[in-house]
Amino acid sequence: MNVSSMTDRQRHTLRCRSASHLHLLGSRTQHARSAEANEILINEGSMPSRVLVIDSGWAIRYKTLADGRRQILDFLLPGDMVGMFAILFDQTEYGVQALTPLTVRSIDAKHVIAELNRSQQFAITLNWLAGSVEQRMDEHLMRVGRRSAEERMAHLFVELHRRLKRSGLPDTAARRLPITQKTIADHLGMSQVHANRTFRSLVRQGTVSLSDGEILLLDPCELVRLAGFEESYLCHTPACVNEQSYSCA
Amino acid sequence: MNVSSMTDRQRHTLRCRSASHLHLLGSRTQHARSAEANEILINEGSMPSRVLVIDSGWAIRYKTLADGRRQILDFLLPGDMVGMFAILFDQTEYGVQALTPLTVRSIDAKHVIAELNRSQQFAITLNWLAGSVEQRMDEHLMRVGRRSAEERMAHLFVELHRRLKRSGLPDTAARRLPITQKTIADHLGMSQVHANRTFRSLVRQGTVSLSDGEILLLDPCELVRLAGFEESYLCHTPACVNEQSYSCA
DNA sequence: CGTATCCTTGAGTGTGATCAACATTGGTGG
DNA sequence: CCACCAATGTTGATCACACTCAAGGATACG
Repeated sequence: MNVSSMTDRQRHTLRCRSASHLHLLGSRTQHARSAEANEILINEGSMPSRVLVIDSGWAIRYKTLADGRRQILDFLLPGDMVGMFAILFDQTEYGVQALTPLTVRSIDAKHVIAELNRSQQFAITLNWLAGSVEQRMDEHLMRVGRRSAEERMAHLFVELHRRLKRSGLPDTAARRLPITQKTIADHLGMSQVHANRTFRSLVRQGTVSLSDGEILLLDPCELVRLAGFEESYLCHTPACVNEQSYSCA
Repeated sequence: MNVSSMTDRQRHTLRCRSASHLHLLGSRTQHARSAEANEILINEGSMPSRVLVIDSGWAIRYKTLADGRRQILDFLLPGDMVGMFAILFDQTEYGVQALTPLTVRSIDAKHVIAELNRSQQFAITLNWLAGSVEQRMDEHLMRVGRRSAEERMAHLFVELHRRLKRSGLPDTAARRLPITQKTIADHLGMSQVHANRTFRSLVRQGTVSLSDGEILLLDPCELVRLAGFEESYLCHTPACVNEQSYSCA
């Protein structure tokens, strides 16, 4: 009954549940589509109408100021869900844009809300999802607020590497990041020029390289060291609700 | 039931629900206590064991790096709940510390989880709560990543003013912020010295002042202008929409 | 009182922004 | 095939914002 008494398998079950649950939901109501790079999937300030699940490709969640300054809040990788919490409000405060060509499943908000009302398990799983997003956003805030430029960039690279591997990619594929330096800059809160200089510095240290317009992570261990990377915030695979109270379906 | 077809009253109901629901829950299982200023309520890295609801006073949610750099992730004001999403994991990645003397109700995690399993409505309401926290954290990230020091500080002051008023304080009380400049600095990602200089600049412009160790907001409308403050991210309730006190157009 | 905490200010330094120029690549159309 | 353009990356020069270090002042508290 103790929270910490969960087995690894139970944790894994929980981890996969939100995606699979939505997948089941989607089998009835999904609307699959593809999008081109740079295509806007959700407009800032628009009315929330659907939840998206990324099947393949990369996207970003961002906000912009009136004068054009942009902050990339989060990267969206295959398996990630976006727009879930916005559907309970009448305005989506952020935009979502494709970084690469991607495929996405979209589920109408009313189906999601219906499912939320129907399935206890779904509602609980979404709370777990909210927690894991919160952990990542907290860590990013720490990155932007209190780390140096080099720490920030190394830290981001390690996090993306981890997330890609967990989404099922083999290590070699997970070391390739299809993002531009302007994109990195808008995520880390620095100018594109400074992002380039910081990146060059990492290249000189042999930890990363640029190839075919993609970033390659050459030495993830060294990046971990440079970033002062703490694993725990991403290791929420150990989600720790006891299975009994959780599997109340 | 489409989200957009919700009436204002339904939204207002939703807004109040999470607090009142926990209040009911608390009536059976709550453990009220008080804490002194600077007292640690939740340790970084500790096992989540309870959810806190602030009754009075201010607290912060924060993370620290190994070398002592601290990032204040969020301010916790009366009515705010903290630790909710952490109970689904086996480690609380952040700490919580009182800024002022405060009173807090604490509810054992197992009661919250039991309620989560029992009440469909509670689980849904928490998703709404997750969304509103997400909106505030997104806006803060934008603040730290893409705004100038003066914009950041003015923006924070306006947000705190709004939140205090919505928590039920009259306008005059909501203009008093019991925080030190070091605290502001750790929230906005700047040094204490620079926070002081930025604050002095705001004082010179007549928008704020310092009195009895508390910050006074003298001209919220001017702060809104300086910050380029967009109302919408906090206006997820009809109550806020109808507030005319800031019609400084 | 003495100590601690917070605020304030100056001086010097450095990180990172801005402006500008140019290289490289890929795509488009003549 | 080439001219052109757009997007991205690279680098230098200059400057501003923000950091660190340092010292002093105000206030509260035991």
